[in-house]
Amino acid sequence: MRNSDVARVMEEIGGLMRLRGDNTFKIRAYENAARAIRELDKPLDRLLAEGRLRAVPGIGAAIEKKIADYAATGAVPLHQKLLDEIPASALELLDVPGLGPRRARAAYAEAGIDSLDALEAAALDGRLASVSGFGPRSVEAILAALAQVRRHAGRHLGRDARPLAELLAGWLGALPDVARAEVAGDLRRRLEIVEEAVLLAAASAAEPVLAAFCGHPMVAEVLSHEDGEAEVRLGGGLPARLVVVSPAAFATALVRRTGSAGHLEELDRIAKRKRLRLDDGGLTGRGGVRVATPDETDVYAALGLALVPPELREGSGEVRAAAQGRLPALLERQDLRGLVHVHTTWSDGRASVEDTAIAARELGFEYLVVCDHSKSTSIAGGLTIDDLRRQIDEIRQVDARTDGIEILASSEVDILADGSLDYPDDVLAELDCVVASVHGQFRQSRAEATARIEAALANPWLDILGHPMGRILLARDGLDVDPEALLDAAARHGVALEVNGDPHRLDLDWRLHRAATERGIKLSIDPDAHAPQTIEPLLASGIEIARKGWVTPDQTLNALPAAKFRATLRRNRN
DNA sequence: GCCGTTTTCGGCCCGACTGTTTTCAGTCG
Repeated sequence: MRNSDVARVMEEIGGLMRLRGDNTFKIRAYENAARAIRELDKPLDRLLAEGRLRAVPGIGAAIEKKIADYAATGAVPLHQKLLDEIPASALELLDVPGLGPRRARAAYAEAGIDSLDALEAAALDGRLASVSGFGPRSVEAILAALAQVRRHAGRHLGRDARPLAELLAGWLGALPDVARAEVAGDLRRRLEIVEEAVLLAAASAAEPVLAAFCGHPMVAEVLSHEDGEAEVRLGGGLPARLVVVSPAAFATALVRRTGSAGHLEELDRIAKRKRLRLDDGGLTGRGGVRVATPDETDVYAALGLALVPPELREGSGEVRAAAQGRLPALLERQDLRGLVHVHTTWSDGRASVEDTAIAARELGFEYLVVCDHSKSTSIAGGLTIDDLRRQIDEIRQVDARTDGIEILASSEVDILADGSLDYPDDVLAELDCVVASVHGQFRQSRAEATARIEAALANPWLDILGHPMGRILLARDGLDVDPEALLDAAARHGVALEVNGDPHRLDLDWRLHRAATERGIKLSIDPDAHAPQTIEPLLASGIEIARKGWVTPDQTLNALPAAKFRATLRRNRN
């Protein structure tokens, strides 16, 4: 029993109940349970066996029973019953932006619309417009939203795909015939969105390994299976490709199956100059003489290059840097000294200021910058000015009685539609530091959105622009800001830009990191955590994406020690 | 369905926007 499978069942129960129009609090209970299960760091089997499931917040008697049923039979009766009433494909309707549970249910009940295809057909032939709650405008909006959903189809968050790929690579590596196995491809380059997982294995005979792979329990469907290569679809929909090569060719194949097209072109160019040939069979020199390359380092060395970290292999100057010995010394976890942008129970976080501070200290941070939401982000429990002042008092008290960590009072202040901040300047002045981000009103023209961000950056109290574009990967495009104008304004005003580590955001986009650091802009690598146990994983994904953006410790705001961090803030400059 | 030292009932994140209505429900963040 995998936690993720149980979480999916709970989520589907919630979705199907939405389509049925059940009590929303009941629905939320299932969705909360799904999230709680997903965030668990222990296997459900063990908790169940030890009778400790009920201790998990969000799991009560009813859901405990359902998990026990799943453990015993591999199914949950309520889930089966709901699927008898409503086809699973109807759950797709809930993913269409602008189509909520109510109208999705109406579309299903009144017009038999039970999939994205059926929704599109009904929108085009006029049947959807006659469903209650729909008019010409909303039909048009649904068609546009459908196009967006289709654009995201077949794309997966790196965060979701990587654990599956790593699990398979570990399993492959343990097969008796397999000498080595690694995750390659876009996942190894740490791309935020991938379309498939690529796995590479070294074995003297490919066929038995491929056959075993195709029979793995996670495989739902075999898409192709030919010479040395097989492609399958996993249970969750992610395609996975396995390439099996001889052990001697493993390192060159890993180079070739990891680099982007641009990176490989540059390697090929250098190889040609050196009269070498780089392909899946290995590295060969004049007269077809094989050059031994036990490791990737040897492949790059044969080309006169330093080993290029996988996340940099995008064909954007890294090969030249490797040739000149000028690859950047990329940011690492231990470089971070300050923990910026963590929420507490004052808004939508789950831990108190004190518990968060203790957790931050245990993780080795010198300072914590507490950022709760401001009043306009009411859904997330944004603080009124009075609340904020009370929170500042509490932070001062906790700071005074807690040794070994400094606690700075900050806020994740909402940037309103016109670019003004959600608290007046005299209130911002009471804080130690100000982070500001966009949380709403995304439908602005590029001119409006750019002016909005420029106005926010011009606020003399702003220190860090949080998730600068406001994108949600595979869900929302974010604000249509002119990136050049944003970077110029941040540089002009000396505002740092956040690299938000939430795997759904990873915002600022890594493609803009070098443009930012070249302008002298500091980046703040932030977890945007809402609970202490999520700090490390969120920071890890933030650091990964910053490394992909060539970010080094000296370009990182929160790699500074506390005193220098404070001195860098705008209010403390002269 | 979950939760609880206001504990076995009655709460459960809430305000703004938008399009469909004809005074407001649905959706979003």
